[in-house]
Amino acid sequence: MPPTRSPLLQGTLDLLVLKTLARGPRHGYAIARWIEDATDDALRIEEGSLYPALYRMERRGWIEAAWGKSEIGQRIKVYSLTTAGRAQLRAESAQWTQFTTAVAKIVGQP
Amino acid sequence: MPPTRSPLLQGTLDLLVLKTLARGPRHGYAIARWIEDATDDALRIEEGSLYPALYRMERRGWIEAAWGKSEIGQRIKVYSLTTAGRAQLRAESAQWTQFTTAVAKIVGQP
DNA sequence: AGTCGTACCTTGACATTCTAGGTACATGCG
DNA sequence: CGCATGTACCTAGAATGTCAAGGTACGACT
Repeated sequence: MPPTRSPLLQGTLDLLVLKTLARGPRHGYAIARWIEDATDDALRIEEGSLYPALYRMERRGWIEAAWGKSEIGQRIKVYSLTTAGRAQLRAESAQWTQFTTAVAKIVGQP
Repeated sequence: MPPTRSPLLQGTLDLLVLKTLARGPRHGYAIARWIEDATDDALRIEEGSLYPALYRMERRGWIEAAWGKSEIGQRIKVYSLTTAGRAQLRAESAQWTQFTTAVAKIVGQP
């Protein structure tokens, strides 16, 4: 199955990143890899979408960054969830559920 | 519960409209009303989103329009699904299912 | 030496939605 | 009658977010 194309990801990327970081701090590249792995590549996170998204979320105080080093000595920027980020995650989670439930009322019919 | 704000609708509006028209021809305003009613106002369809969307879909050959009159004599533009539209509906339906399934793998965890 | 993979970043194009306006006419109410 | 409200269509411009395509740097492997 090819990865989901088109604008469906819109507005969901934040939720995916927040949820991923809720499992513990990770650096950008690893976040993308983790999401792709966890969904068997059904979701592909482009770097051109990811990095701007991380900036946005940092600016809004949902996540914070710290420079570090990977095991093999590469410089990495490790993001972690803030308290505001955790609240945001709860809000977006609820919104997502509400939205898909509503769509299902239209789409999930014979 | 307030209607879903934010960019989640992105890419889903077409699917919702197609699915609504699959139940039979309807005019633009009625499509919006029907979606809002069927979802208990969880989904709000703005006219500024709807009409451009209808044009798009007509241009792509998924729907076609015919002028008519409402019961009370108002002029209405009635849209109906074309064969291509039916195919598009199937495709977008499948894509939606695939996408939400993938998101659930990330979000639907403890 | 060259390729691949990790890891970061940016620019510009693109698509889509929303805000906020506008027109026209019918109905109901005071 | 005058006015508000609801139906029904339309549009321009702003805002948002994603993506394609580029770039840098360095380590590991061949």
